[in-house]
Amino acid sequence: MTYRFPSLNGLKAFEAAARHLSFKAAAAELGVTAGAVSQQVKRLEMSLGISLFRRLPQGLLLTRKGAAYLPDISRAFDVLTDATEAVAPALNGRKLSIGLDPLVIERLPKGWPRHSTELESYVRETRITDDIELIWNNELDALLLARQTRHGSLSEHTVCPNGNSEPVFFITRPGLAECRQSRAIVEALASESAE
Amino acid sequence: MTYRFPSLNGLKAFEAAARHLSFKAAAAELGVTAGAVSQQVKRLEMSLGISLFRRLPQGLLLTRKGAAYLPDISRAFDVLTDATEAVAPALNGRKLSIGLDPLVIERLPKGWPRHSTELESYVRETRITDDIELIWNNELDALLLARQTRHGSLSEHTVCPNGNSEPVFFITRPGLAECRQSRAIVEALASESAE
DNA sequence: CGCGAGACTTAGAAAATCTCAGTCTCGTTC
DNA sequence: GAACGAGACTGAGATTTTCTAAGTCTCGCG
Repeated sequence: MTYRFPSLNGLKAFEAAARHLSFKAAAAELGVTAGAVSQQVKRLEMSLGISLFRRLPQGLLLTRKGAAYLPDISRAFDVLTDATEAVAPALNGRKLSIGLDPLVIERLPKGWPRHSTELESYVRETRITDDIELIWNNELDALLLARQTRHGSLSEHTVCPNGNSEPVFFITRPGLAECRQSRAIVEALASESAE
Repeated sequence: MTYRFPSLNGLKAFEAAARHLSFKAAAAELGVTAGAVSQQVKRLEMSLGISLFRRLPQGLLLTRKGAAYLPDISRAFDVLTDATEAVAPALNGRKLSIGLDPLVIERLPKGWPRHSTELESYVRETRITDDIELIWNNELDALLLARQTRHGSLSEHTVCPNGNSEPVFFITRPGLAECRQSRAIVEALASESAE
């Protein structure tokens, strides 16, 4: 079950360049320099042992093989993109679901976080629970616990709501620890005054 | 037309690990260490913001999202692999098609290269031509020219058939210059005695 | 004939990835 | 229930890959 694999970067460069028929335009789209695209495509061609482009001074032309290759590559990219979007919608703008330890609720303002208009754009739903498993199962993005807990490699953030000596613990998967949503929530927490 | 993209290395690690349900086994398949696979998968999970595996001391378990992700990733890999194999059959064992400049033929033994059993396993067909375009179009893998010629970034190898002061020029795409097939052909040429 | 556009090349910088060595957890064995 | 083994994790440093920057080349155009 071992795959023969061209490099993804090379394929990305190829796909973009083929669409634009220009390394320069492809480079702009990919956010790199034209030299990088040129190198990537050349590397890809070398690893495949075929020419994908005919380089003309006035631009690029796909060779027959290049033209034959392109549709499949685009399709594979679509599959990858769609699958990724389906399983993990872009974090950008995504709202988190948060579990609230019953013991934490008492230390927070009534109705938190829904009383805050700012947080509304970061929180999709809250649930009363302290079950850390729910994070591993992706059923929950974060958890606010009242006490330090054993957890594998989850990310933990300790916050002391303003004027309250009792800390709470903000738990997420590592990938979510540093996202804008998490930061906003932690900051909001830190500046909350306890009831 | 900008794609949201997880890293291919990460996906490869994920796919292999998911099949084996073991980082160690996946690492063996990929030819790297288990630590590398672990890091790749973790990076992927972080970039997606979800957990793909549940790590248990006795091994791995796919999360629901991981299990949902896997089939699409495998399919995309299949598409990539099949397309690549279709457009550029593995060089391994592939025979080259060679163009022979009419002027070169006179400098070579009659029937070259078919008179050599060794070369037979490297050469698929020969054609009488000196048209360098055929290489760019992938219709020819290599060209034996009688004279140095202007060519873009093609790879050129000068050979003097044994006992003959007239050189011939072996032209290929860069990617083919160093493959076993090309080396064998150049070596055979070098030790040919001219008629 | 000089210019501009776009692709190429090379060297060196920057980033991503890998290895290695050590740690941890949990089952298993005695 | 203490020692052991398997497998995963981590962090530091080495290695490899990729990118940038700057300069070159070719071609078409005025």
